Amino acid sequence: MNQGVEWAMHVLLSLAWAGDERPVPTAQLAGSYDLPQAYLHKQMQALARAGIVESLPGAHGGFLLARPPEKITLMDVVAAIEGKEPAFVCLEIRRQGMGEDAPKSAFRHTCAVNAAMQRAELQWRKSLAGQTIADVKAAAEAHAPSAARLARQAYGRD
Amino acid sequence: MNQGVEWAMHVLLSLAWAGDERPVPTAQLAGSYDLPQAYLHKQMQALARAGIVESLPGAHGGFLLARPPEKITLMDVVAAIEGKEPAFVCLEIRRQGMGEDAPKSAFRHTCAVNAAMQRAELQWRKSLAGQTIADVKAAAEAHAPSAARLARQAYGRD
DNA sequence: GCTCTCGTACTCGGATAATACGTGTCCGAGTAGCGAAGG
DNA sequence: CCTTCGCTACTCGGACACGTATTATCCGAGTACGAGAGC
Repeated sequence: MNQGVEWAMHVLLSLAWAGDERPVPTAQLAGSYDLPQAYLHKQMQALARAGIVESLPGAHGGFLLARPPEKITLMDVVAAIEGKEPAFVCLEIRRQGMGEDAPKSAFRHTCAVNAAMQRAELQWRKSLAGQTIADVKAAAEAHAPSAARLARQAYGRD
Repeated sequence: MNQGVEWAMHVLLSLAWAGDERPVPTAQLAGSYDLPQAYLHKQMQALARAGIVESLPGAHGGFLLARPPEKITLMDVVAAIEGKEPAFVCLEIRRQGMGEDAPKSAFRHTCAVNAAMQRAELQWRKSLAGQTIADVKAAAEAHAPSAARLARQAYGRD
């Protein structure tokens, strides 16, 4: 899994805490987590292309959530960073070899191996799609009530 | 996901069909699916190290299942090829930055981001652990009854 | 004093290198079967 | 004819290159604020 996924999650959490009063630039976000600013910026662009965050160019620009945290699922975030292609891709290797006398009818249905792997991956996707940034935010606040205040302080929201 | 996982699945299926009368060498397995023999051999070694297949060295040697297909879960196979480390690793980036005044008590619990991602990954693992090579074999035979016969023919089991 | 213009600083956007892991290949270690030689 | 020794062929095992994708970085495009000149 790409490192950027974790970064994106935390950044989106920070943006949720920061609110949409004014955008937060990449430099501040990177500073909050001691991340390489340039590379984080690349991930932010991916989130912007996916429509998860909105980018404001120019001075006093930055990023802010494009929609409320309740509408951003973890699946959206993973898809934005990692891409939408399934992790397991079946190259249908069963067709090759086995001699040429293998009847085509044997391959009408989906490869059973692929079906099993896709079944597992679907469970993963369902779990990710069932959790939103708002859920994670609520969980974080439940464990550490000071998190929201600290985040807002870090971005000068006082 | 590593390409080797798909190969391993199909190979294990083939080994299940071939039976444990005598081992199947890598060359035959690779020939069945038009795979690069040397690289497939590398994957077979990983399966052998994981205790999924047994390796018989020397002439007329090869590989055979170390235990019945019912006892081999897809999770075992994925773990053998990809490793047991979770796909999402939390580097605890939340600790950095945020100013030094962040109380340590805020970080006693697991990172909420990590918890959410692990929850999804657990669903994936549970699905994989709930399916065995025997299940996949049965599904393949249901769709293509000739598969078993073709496999046994390919390895000279007549 | 007010307005317009220009300049500067700041931030996003995409194009460009460095690195790590997955992919692919090779040669050495060990074993089983076969053939020949000896009894 | 039977036994034993040695040889050859075959297969696993691990160590060694290659390619691609992730990681990391830089420079250009565009915007907002502020200073200064003109009216």
